[in-house]
Amino acid sequence: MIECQIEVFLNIFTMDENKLKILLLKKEGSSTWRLPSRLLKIDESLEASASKICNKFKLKPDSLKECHTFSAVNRNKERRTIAVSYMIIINKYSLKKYDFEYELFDINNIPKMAFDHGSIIGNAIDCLKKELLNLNNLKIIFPADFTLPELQKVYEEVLNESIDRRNFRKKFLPLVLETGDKNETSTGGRPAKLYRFSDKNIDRNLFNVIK
Amino acid sequence: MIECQIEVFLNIFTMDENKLKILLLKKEGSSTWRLPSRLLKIDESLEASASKICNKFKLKPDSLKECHTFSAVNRNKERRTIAVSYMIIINKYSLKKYDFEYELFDINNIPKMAFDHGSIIGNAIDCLKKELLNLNNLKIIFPADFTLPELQKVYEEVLNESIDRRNFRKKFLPLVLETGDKNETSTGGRPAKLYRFSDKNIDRNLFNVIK
DNA sequence: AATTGTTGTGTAATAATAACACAAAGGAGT
DNA sequence: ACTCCTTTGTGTTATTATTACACAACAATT
Repeated sequence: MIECQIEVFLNIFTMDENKLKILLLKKEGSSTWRLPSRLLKIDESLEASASKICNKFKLKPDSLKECHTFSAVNRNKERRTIAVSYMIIINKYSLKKYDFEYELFDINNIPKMAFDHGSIIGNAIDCLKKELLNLNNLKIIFPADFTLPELQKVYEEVLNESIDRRNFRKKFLPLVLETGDKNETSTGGRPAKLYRFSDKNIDRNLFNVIK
Repeated sequence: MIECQIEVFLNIFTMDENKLKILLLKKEGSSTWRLPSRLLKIDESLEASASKICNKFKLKPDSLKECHTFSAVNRNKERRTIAVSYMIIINKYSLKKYDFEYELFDINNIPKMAFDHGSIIGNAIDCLKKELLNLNNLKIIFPADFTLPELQKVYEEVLNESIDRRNFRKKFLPLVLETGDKNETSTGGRPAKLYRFSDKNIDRNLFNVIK
């Protein structure tokens, strides 16, 4: 029986400008950034607490996933504090105007974080990468009107290697439908065709990854 | 700031008699079984606490893996109790004689469990199956002198499908070395050759599994 | 010696992956 | 209008991996 506080952290990931990004907050006057978080109340579960963070951002708490529980004795000098970290993958356009500031950071370029939030993010990014190889999570990031080069860039970032464009298309073309339109915002070259996912599901891994 | 107790559970998995099994304890006079567990102390981390459970069994706490944190408000009627569940994969012969009783149960035949231990085990079994497809964890279960049919049975249990013996051997023969001996304990037919893993590591998944 | 149960072995058809180069579409600059 | 630059779209072939499949060898039992 111990007296302690339990923090719930939420790592909100999305795709923005062809980069995987995480949503971070900055407290007025602070020089460091922090993850959205909340203290667990006595009458709520961790999942309920994480859902309430989602509510704050008007995000649907479906597809919340637990990442890790952090319990180093000295992670908070003032009182014993255990942290449970969750992640959620969202579409960028789920984010609204809020009465507080936030910013999306490239996961390869995380700013100076408060306390141990940096290592919590590091752990969550590992979770993210595993999740992104699951087609269903990609569908959240790309509900419609994506280009195949955009999709390919996610895989290249997650797998950390470049993929041949023709071979990539060979795998994904059977899973998507052309919308008939082309990308409006120029990428400085031939505009890409827009696609959306078809309902087809696949019965195998798309990429052979060592676990 | 809440007053609560934090339980640490340890799911100890091993292979015994060609079955994946979990180690369970029974309290004197109780009709139900329970997982090895411990209450978190104010001056220890969860990992340290889980390690102490390992110590109780004289098991090396390497390769402890966090499974899930359980926090339903009503999981303990008397006081708010949060549970963090860990798993460890061990070789059966790491288990010694202890001054308490334990029993290994087939993961497909879990007895009546105390409280919500049953659902904690269910979650841990899911973790186990993911871990077992990683060759390094198999090496823990099979440090040496295993037969290929034994190995195949692990995969068949995890993947929940039968595998052609010739195709299975084609994949695994390059990873193992013959010891030169044969299985002594009769399985009622031709005795199997004994193998141990070679140091070779592989740069691909051995089985294509949907994540 | 015959029976039973289990292990060990090869080949051929099919499917997946990897490697590779050039044309087409648009934007920017002249 | 032309040229240059950047990015997208496209097909074939060689290699590798996967699947499907049947029979002989070995030990224990009767």
